[in-house]
Amino acid sequence: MDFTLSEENYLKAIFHLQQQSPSGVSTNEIAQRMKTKASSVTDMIKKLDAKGMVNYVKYRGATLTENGKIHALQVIRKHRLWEVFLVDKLDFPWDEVHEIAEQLEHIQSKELVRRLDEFLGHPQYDPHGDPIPDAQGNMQRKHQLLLAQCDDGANVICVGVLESSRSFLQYLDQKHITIGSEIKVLGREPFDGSMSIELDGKPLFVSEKIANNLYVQMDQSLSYDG
Amino acid sequence: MDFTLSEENYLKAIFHLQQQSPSGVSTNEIAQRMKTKASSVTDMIKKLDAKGMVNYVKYRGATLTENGKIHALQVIRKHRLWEVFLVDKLDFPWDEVHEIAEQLEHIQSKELVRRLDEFLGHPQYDPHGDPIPDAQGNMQRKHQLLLAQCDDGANVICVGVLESSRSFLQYLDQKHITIGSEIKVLGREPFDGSMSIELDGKPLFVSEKIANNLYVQMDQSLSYDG
DNA sequence: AATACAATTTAGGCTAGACTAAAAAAATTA
DNA sequence: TAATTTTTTTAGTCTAGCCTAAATTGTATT
Repeated sequence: MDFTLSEENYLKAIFHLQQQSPSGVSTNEIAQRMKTKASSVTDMIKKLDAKGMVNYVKYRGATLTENGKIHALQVIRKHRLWEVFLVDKLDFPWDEVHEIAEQLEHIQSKELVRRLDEFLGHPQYDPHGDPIPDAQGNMQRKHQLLLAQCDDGANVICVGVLESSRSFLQYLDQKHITIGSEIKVLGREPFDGSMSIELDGKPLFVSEKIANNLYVQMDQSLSYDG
Repeated sequence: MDFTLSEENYLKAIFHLQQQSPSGVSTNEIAQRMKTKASSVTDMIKKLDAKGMVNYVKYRGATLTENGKIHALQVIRKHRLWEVFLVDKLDFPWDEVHEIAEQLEHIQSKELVRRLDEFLGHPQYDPHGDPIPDAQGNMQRKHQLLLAQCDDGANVICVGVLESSRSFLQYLDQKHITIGSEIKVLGREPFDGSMSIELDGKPLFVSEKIANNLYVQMDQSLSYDG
């Protein structure tokens, strides 16, 4: 079964939207994400339904079939592997790789993906901390804990970003917040939700919006005695 | 100026055909190479003419303009750089990289090409011995000397292939003829043009067709005293 | 339950890039 | 040069993927 570039982009979009609305993704949601019109989406989900990639019920939106999910995950796998390549091997800044990976993810060659994965040392996460599905389409659960949800005094490690817009990533670069940074929550301002933290030993203030877009993990080395 | 995948493929085809017919490439020649019909070609060269990429005269075929040539060379540059990547970094066999490079050559990002070139160590030749144009579109002349044209007794080094069809490349692999192989011409059979050679010290017979598809260079280490 | 509003689908068009068949021009042959 | 063949162009179709406008269905409100 072959897919056009457009079909693959729809599958990917539906996959991502499905995370939030597992009961069915609406035409409008897809249209908004793909920057197309609802009528175009209707056409395409009919086509994907005919190909057995989604289940489509008129006026009720679409859900991926098992095959649809597998294919979407393969595209996501390629996207994230290429991002690792661009950052680790070509030294691209992490805020510049998304657009290029959007193109590279459509290159068709199973063997290429296999060898690329091997060349990169079978990475588990992309440069933004998102998990990379394996060749069978198994993907670890995304990180769940946001910095904003941490208790005061918590010691955590930055493991990923929620939004990966260019401006957010550039902000993080500027403040030297990277994946792997050690963060200690010092306290927060009730009025605006901004947090006072210690970043790799140095004090820093971050807005609530920032804290809501940073995934963190409890720091194992400090969580038991501190 | 942006180009579609199809436009880039036409530019590339015209560039290659122009090497043989510099006075103008005919509609039929292009159609044959692109595996389309002549009428489709007429449509496209009109479009490329309007974009200033070719000069088109009705019934007289097309020639690339300076801009057209520059763009074609950039696509060829990308194709050959990706082939180097696939063979040198991902260990692909040289007969498997063409189809994948046909896809990768259309990825759009100047910066990606710059970094890829650097990552590969600014290679001058692709895995088949074809020269890689530089960022300005300058390309060395293709190798000119074919094994079939060598005098008896000549000591040469294999530097490239003319045709790079899969079956030819696999034949070379099987006989352990690689780029860099040392070849001494022992003699030839007048009847069928087949040649008797010494390959890295071992004797071998090759047909005229093989000898007509192998580019060689005089072996400098042996050409002055031998 | 009736009405109003929002979401979705249908109908019909558009463009790129292919195609076929027919017409026109160029090249070849007699 | 005239006739024939080949090449090229034109005219008209087709499909994918998008669009707008109108019609339909679902949802929310009274």
